[in-house]
Amino acid sequence: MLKIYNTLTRNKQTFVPIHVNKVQMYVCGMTVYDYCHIGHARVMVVFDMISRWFRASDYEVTYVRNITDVDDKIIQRANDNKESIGELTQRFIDAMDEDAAQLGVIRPNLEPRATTHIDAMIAMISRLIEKGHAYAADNGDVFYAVRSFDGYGKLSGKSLDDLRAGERVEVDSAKKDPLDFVLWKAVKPNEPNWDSPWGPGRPGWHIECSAMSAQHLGEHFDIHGGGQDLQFPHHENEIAQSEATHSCQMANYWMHNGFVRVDDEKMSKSLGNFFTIRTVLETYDAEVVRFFILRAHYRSPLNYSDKHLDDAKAALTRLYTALRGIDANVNAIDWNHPQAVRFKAAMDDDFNTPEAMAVLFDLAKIKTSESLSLLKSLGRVLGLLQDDPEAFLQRKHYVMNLEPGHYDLKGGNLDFNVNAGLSDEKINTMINSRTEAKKAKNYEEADRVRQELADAGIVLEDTPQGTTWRRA
RNA sequence: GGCGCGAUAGCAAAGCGGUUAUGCCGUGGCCUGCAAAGCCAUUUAGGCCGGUUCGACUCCGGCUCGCGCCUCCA
Repeated sequence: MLKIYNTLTRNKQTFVPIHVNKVQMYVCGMTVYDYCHIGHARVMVVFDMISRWFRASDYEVTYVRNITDVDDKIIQRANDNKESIGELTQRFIDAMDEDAAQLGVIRPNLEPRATTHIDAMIAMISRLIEKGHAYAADNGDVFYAVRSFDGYGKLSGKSLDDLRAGERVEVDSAKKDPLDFVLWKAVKPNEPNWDSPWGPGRPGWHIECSAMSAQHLGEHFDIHGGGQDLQFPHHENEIAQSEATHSCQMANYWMHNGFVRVDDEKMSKSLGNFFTIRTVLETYDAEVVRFFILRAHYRSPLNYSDKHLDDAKAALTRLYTALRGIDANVNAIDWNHPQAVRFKAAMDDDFNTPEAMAVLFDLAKIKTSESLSLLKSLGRVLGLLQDDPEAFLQRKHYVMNLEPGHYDLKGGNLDFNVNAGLSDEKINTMINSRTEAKKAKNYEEADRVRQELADAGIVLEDTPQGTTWRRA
């Protein structure tokens, strides 16, 4: 029995799908005007893990993750760059796809874009006006009348009377109530626009998710997810739009992943304390980053630092080391195996990946061919451990980067190596010379070679089958 | 001001009213020409104050501290 923490009820609830054995899931994706950062990586990886677990549990999953390809920041950035918003957004969609692929994120079933759903949004806004939930202002903007919807605030636990609209932002005078939010923005100079009954303009942010989720999943669907920061106002507004339009509940379960933090502060664009995925991947293996993300529960805050990634790398290395040199095939999982039972119980408990990972380490310790095969199979459920162990262990995890603040030499357990870029050929040549020295009992020379390689970040391991190596 | 979340060993991070979480790091040992890996052993817990209970890290209350949302943000 799968239980999910539902933000709407603030409780863990047994998951009951609307349609037997099917899951419809809508997740708010990215606004594509820049490279994705680690916070975005967390959303992608977390909901990828969730969709994988549903599939492993024999659900037929329809996973929709939208792309916001028109908004203020996109328009501004495109104007700054003197290019069209289409050129700008396509470039960053491509970058996002690359980042996601590296992180082992399976593509969602559908990735609808706002700009190709303008008609559906206009239709929805029209219905909201007809039903008395929205109004067109004199300036051509259309607003949602927040107080026309009884349930406003039910997701975020806010009360309209307690919200302090305009305390930090100037209130738009065209609004009847300061808390009303925009559904349609009248065109301004140098902005892309579409025709509408209210004149040329473009959609507000929230309406795209209401329109696209209804079009692709229906008016009532199972799960709606996204980052915690979208809970209010974005998701609250989506509910107001969708439920007022359709007169039925929008989503049964609302899921929100926790923030990535830096020095105990939220990682965000506005604070400027973010690390892009591609920057991090210059230093750390993508699977290490995925492992790092899944090592914490998805609702908990996740502190980002090089030290934590080093720790994740060491832990993942242990699992790959266990898988080394054996035929661990990915087989159909025997869900009656005691460790598989534990794993399933953990995942069924609101996707408790830290507990599920503890099972992985226990399997690595048991170290029978059966347990290692199960380790690899369960790893696949999490999108981990599918690489060839030697390939993982010999990959260049580190590159030279001694810029201040980039690497904590005191906290890290691994030092940077200037010569980490030794070629495989060079390494093998040195290993061969050491082997010769060993044969001649010239241990002094053998140890000299070992030390030289160690200084370059290469660890040698003598086994009955010969000498193998890995990168520290 | 309103609303919400959290506080676990050196670091990270879970479950659980009584029985080893797990990983990294540290220490001792086995193994090894020396190592590495692995294995065995081992040191470090549950913010503070009360309450409930035979028994609380786990439930309840208060306090302190940290964080988040109330504005675009994953």
